[in-house]
Amino acid sequence: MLKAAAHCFNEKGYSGTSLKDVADRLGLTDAALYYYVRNKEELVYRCYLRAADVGRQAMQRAIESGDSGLDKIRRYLRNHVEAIVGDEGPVAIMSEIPSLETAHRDTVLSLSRKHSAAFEALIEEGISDGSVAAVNVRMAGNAIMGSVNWIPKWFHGDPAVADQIVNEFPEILSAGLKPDR
Amino acid sequence: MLKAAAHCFNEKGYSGTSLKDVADRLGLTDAALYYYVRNKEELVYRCYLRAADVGRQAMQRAIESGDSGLDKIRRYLRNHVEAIVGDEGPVAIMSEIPSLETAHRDTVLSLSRKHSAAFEALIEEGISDGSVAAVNVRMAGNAIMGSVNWIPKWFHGDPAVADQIVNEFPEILSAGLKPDR
DNA sequence: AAATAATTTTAATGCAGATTAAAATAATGG
DNA sequence: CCATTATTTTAATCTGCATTAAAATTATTT
Repeated sequence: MLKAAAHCFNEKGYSGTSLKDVADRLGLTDAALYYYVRNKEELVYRCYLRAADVGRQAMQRAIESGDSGLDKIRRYLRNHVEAIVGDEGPVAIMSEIPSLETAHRDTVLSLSRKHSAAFEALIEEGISDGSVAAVNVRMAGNAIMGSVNWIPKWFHGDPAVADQIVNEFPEILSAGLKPDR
Repeated sequence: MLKAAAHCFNEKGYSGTSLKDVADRLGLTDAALYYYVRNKEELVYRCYLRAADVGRQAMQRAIESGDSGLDKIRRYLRNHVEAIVGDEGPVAIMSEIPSLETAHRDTVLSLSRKHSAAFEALIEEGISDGSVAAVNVRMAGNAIMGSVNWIPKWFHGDPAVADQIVNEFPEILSAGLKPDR
């Protein structure tokens, strides 16, 4: 259900998708969705929670298996885009956090900030160990994460394109961080 | 009006913003907006047209003034982000093209593809003149443009941050394109 | 200052879509 | 099989907002 919803939300936005849109993708009636979620807002909320978790897992595995900061960054990027364009996808773009009700918004914002912080920490680790140039950490983080976040806007499931994304993105996005230029 | 609308759309999405939201920002009544646009859809449409034009201008000036492919890419990026975070902003994120009515959608999609093609042409020019590495042009283009498109999601008008974006983004985003690594 | 045009508001109208309650169907366990 | 629980549907209701028409206001022109 969360994948069906993510697909719709990514395409037409939160308010732009009706529960019927989501239900249709599942071969159900809109009213049936209320068996699983209290309301529409909770549906987006859970999509966002899943999106955050997908990112968190990608990050965690990278931290566990990588060596240098740059290597961890590359691994994280590969893990994350792999999830986004692979079987885990579609993953919801967290583009309408302001539309969430307060408690949910706070939770999602907290997870989102935690993820950004973790990514920035990798950049800093890279700067410390010499694998990354002395960039503006915050800006580099925003630049790279923006690129990842935007993928669902133009990726529509073509497996050949998915391969290119997985193979090219980590390198393209991390290349700008390399020192010695 | 288009700036007020862009602000709202970027924050809450197309369907998520009511005409009253936009009107409030202008100190007007929602009904007053109908003096300027036929309906809400035309409002987004014109926001998207403006967004496309801002990008087009940034591109055009870069092509006219730059020398190598990489130089033109850098100039374009600077021009565009400068517009997005500067007085031209906020510029609407073209994230809900599917919600436009057919004719408008076709127009916007055409402009959008033209812009992507122009950017990819710069990359190819750079590869030809040796200023850019032999990257996957399509993927590099998507990666970089995604990063730019995402800016309005996290930039909220702080002038200090605007400066950082203008000064750092062009370099961060184009650094990955440099040859010889 | 009258006359005309430009803009905005007030006050409906109408509908799409979220939500709900009750009924119907399907699945599961004893 | 029966009983119970899980899932889905049907059929209303309710509401927020887009949209409209007419009236009111403001600006411009002559």
